Amino acid sequence: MKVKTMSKREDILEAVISLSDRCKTPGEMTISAVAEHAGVGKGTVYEYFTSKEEMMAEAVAHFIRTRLNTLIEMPFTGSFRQGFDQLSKKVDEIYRKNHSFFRLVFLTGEHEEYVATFSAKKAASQREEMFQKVVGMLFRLTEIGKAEGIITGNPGGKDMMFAFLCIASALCCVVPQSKELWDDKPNSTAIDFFYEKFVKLLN
Amino acid sequence: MKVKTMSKREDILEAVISLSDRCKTPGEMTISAVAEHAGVGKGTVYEYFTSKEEMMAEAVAHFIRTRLNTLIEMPFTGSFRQGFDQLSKKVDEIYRKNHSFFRLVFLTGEHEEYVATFSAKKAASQREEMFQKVVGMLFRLTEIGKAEGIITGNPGGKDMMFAFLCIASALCCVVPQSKELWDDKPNSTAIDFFYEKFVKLLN
Amino acid sequence: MKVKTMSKREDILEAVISLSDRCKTPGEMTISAVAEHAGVGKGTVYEYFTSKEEMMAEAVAHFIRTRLNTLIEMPFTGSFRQGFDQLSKKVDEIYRKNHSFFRLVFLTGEHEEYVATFSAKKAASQREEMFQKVVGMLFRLTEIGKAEGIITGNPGGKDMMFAFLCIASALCCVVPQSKELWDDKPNSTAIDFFYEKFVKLLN
Amino acid sequence: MKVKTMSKREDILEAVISLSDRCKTPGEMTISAVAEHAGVGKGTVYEYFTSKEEMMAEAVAHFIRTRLNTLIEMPFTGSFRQGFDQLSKKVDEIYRKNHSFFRLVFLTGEHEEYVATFSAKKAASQREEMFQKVVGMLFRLTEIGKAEGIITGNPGGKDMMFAFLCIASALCCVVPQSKELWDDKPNSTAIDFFYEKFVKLLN
DNA sequence: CATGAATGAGCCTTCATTCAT
DNA sequence: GATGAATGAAGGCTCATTCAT
Repeated sequence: MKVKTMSKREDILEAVISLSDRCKTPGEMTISAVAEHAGVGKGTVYEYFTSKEEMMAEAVAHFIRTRLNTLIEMPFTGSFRQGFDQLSKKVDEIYRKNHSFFRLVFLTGEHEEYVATFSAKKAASQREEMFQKVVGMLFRLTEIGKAEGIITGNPGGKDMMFAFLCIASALCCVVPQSKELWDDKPNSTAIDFFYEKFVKLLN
Repeated sequence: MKVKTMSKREDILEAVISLSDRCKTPGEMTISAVAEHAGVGKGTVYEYFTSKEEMMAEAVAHFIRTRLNTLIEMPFTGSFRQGFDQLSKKVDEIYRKNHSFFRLVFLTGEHEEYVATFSAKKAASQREEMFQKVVGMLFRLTEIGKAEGIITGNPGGKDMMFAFLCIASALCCVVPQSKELWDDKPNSTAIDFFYEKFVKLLN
Repeated sequence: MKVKTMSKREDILEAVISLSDRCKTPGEMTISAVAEHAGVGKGTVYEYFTSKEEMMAEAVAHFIRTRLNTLIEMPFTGSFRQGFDQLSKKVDEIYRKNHSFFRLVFLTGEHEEYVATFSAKKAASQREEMFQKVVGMLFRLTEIGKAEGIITGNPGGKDMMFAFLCIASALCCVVPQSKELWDDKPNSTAIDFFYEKFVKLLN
Repeated sequence: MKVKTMSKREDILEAVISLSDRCKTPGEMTISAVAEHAGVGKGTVYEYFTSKEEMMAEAVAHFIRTRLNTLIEMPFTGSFRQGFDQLSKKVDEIYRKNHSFFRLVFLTGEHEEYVATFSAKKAASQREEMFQKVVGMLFRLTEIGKAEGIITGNPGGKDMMFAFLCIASALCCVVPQSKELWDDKPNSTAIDFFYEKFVKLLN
């Protein structure tokens, strides 16, 4: 594909992400809907992507680039607890806005199936890179916890990732489902609960 | 829907579950394929379900009834660690055999969307019931841990559920993805790692 | 494909043949048009043929079976000249009614390209069989010519086929083009001209 | 249409002819492919032709001008038989190189349909002119035959054209089809066979 | 003049659903 | 009750054509 002004390409990718939350099933995301949402003609989609499948794979990559990077590059300026809240809120926010896509990209391996058809190698290295960046972000947060004396152990990358995944997963389970299961008390308590677990897992 | 001999109905539901893993995308599971796999005519599917959507919802319910009950009713006869291993293996096994459906039912809230269109109330009560049963199962396991002195705290239902979800999520993240991220050492180590976290979360 | 009542299948094939003359280019013959012309739903076409290409190939076979057999089985009861006129008229008639398809099947090798994609072997044996049958028909006519003393030589299968092809080709060249080139006198003269050549080629 | 440097225009027409043999179906010849093959932009095609249809019609005219003229202007310097062989070889050569287009132009009336939509009058006069030229060429050949005593009759334009068409048609039928039908002996015999018929038709 | 990005009509094909048997 | 032939809406994709640069 030739290099063109990227604006339309991005419009399309954003439309995919945006639509993925309006659609119950992936099958509902049609090229027509994507094109209309992006404000371009149906044929234009095929100027930028050779197939729907490639478009989906590129959307995943775009999502990671644009959404998850804001998570990864998160600056932690305050306390450990504030950092945790920031992180949780960010995950929650991304999740709420893009839960279908978030699940697609982050929680499950499903995006593999999309991406794999396009470029397996690219996908693998992308995930590896992703992992390193998330660990780096968690490391910065953990350092604050250590400085504050909250984290007394010496968690490795795997420990931090596991702790993060637990919180992220739990958030993703809590959000879509009616909250009653987890919470008899106001919602903020859920964060306290998760915070407590988070600390525990890092020690 | 009229009451009929259940055999064909179940054949159809089992065909749905069985096919869900052979299909990368939900769109690949057609009524034709389901009917053929179930050994019935296409029209027969509509004798038991009013639409594909209802069929999917019923298949989710069927999956929970048949697959997850073997998880819930798991008898823990050995040690706490043995019980944990049993549990992990069961989750892993169910996941491996039915990962598409498992994810649909257990990890994500997506089945909501299927079920909701059919019977929101039924779905909510079903999940509540499910929650109670899982907690009950975890309680039995935890009691063993207490008896062995491994669990010294007094975890509530939420704690146990959270711990379980973390392990389940982690297993589901690990399985489909290449294991290198989590494991530099042989695979059994992953279980040890998860076990350690599990104990920590329950204390 | 399962065996079904053949009426719809034939309706579709006849629609293809019928449409081929209304369409300038093969590309104009759409499944929609065929289905509508045959009085069936678009989807029904795919109950009988797996693709447009297969449908075309089957239409060629159907054309040969139904149209050309009336040529081949032509009974020659009168004189040699009457037989020749019968034959010419039949060719002309088939050509006029189905010139696109006729050209496709009989004159050019183009139908190969359709058929080949479907079943090359079938196509080859079909042509061989066709050749034998046409020669047989010409043999019957030639015998009359010999009895009448018009044919004095002893033409072989190749000679007869060549003579026939020349007349057929010429007819097909004359018909679609404005007749002035060949005829300054009334049209019947063209037949006389062709008859004279036909006799010459068989002697 | 404005008058422009003809080079690009010709490039496009040559691209059409060249592509017509690479494409099984006319549908495969796209404007994109033509433009690329001609080394021009897609939009440029529309600078020279108002539509695809006009382009095709012009390509036919171009084909006649460039390819068939070499046939028509053929110099016969040797014997009658040598002249016949030259002619046959040329027809065969043109046919082999451009069989799709040749069939389009020469054998069938199909180019009418292309041309008619563009300019019926032009097409008719073109064919008339063509006819005269071919007859002229055949006349030159026939004269040689007469001088050699091979042609003893006095064939008119129609006779010569018919004889030529028979040979041309036969060649076009033989070439694409497996040769066995016509030939049990080596291929050169086919030419002998055609020669014999040619002589017969001219006498 | 020349270009190619953008477009949308329209193609082939699939599949959930219906209904006569 | 069970079936599967028939259907048409809708999807992915192509490509002739336009038009701003």
